[in-house]
Amino acid sequence: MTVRTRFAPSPTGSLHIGGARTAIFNCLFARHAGGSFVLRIEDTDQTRSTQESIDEILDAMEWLGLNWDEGPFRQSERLDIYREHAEKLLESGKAYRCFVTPEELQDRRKEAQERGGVFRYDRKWAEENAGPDKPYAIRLLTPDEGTIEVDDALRGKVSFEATEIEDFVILKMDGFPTYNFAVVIDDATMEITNVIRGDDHLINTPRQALIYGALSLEMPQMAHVSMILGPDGKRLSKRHGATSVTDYRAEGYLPEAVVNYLVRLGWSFGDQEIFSLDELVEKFTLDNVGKSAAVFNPEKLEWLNSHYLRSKPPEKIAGLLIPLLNEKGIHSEVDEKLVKIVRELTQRAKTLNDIADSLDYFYTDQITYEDKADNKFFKPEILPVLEDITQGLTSLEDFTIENMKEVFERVMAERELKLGKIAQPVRVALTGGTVSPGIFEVMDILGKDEVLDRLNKAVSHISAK
RNA sequence: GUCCCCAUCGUCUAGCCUGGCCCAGGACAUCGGCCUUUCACGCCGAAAACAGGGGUUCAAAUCCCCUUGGGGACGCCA
Repeated sequence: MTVRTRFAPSPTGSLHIGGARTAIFNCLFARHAGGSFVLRIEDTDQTRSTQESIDEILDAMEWLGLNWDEGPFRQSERLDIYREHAEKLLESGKAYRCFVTPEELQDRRKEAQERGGVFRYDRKWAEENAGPDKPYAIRLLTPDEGTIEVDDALRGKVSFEATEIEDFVILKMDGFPTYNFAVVIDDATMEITNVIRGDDHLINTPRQALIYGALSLEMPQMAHVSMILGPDGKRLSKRHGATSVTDYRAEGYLPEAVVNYLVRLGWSFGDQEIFSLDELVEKFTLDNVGKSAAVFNPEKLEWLNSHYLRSKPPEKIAGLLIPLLNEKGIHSEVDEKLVKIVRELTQRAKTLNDIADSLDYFYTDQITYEDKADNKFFKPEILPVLEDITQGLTSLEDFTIENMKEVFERVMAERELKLGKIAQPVRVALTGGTVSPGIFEVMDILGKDEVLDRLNKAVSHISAK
């Protein structure tokens, strides 16, 4: 039997980090086995599902490189199928109509809660409000005793008491299936063989097992991975900050880093930390997936991102930078200059945004000096040194790094100064600040004319003090 | 409250299934040092964990039980 996995997000928001990891696991599992990866949109909540969410989720999946083989299927377009199966259950007496309104249920639930108790649906209420044209939901008739055993690939056998499970709704009054029902029907009809999903669904599994049983369908192999937690140990949510794939993309993270980070949350392969997508496909198995919850650690993601920033070809990074630069009003293209800048800045950046935010001085013709730098390095006694440097550089025919170094060394020797004493003032003159790539690299990127221009401006600035 | 799951450095984890090689390995972060032209990168080093208690065994991080802690679920949400 060929392996078929699926990812089934509900379009009620963006693609969450946890959902993304589930998607990655399912995708890798399918690829590893040479099977298929199916995408299904669980949009049975008419009030909360939106097209924008669907678009954003698909976009995020593509960005991550999680290509699906089939779909996206939408549950809202499969209503007939669910209805048909529900009718079948009705006919065989394994399900029944329930006329109790959601409102009444809600009231009873509230009531019970106020009394400090727990609400339990009672089968005998089913006929309340019954009438010829009265709307009804369909509930599954569940066993009153015994245990329901579920086999989980990660956790082994998990058993539940039948008394814990009441007759639950499978088809809502609006004709839409409930989550548990739709999942079963879809997984069965789409011939899904392996389901990898969040821990929070483990509790749903016995219900689904009951549906599989009532319909004489075979349940796929289940694997419940633990949740991703925030730093406070609570389930990761919006109040922890960025939680969606889109957020990280906007912050300048690379998809390789996000995938690499997420997959290592719960899965491991010995001591290895860095994995390419191909490598993941080759190495991913459920054997190496852990079962305890994992805390999301932004610093490690940052580290991975800076790793990929450094190891990807600068030309590629430059290309990714263009939209960010345009947004800043710096109109650039992937030219030699940008690539050189990227090659340098990539060494000291954690995100694409970091790079975009620290290259202004390469593209302005009016640099402003930081006060601290101005006061510290632009002292009168540095004036002759800067003049020497300027003069030396002016006479250079070939403005190569090698030749620049010679000029600096000559001045260093003549004035008996260490490179540090000269490089910092020059850096301030060229960049306005004290932090930048190597000074010769900066000059190389700027070019002779610009370097001379900035040096001269610094000289007159100091003279005017 | 009931039910389910989980438990190794601050964090992600290796080791656990198939006890001894583990006074517990790697990575991020932290702290030192080296390199150095600033910031980084890189390199070297340090500190840092088997939740607690009972068993089983010659021997337990590894197997069993209890406690504790954490998470999740109790919807005509998914």
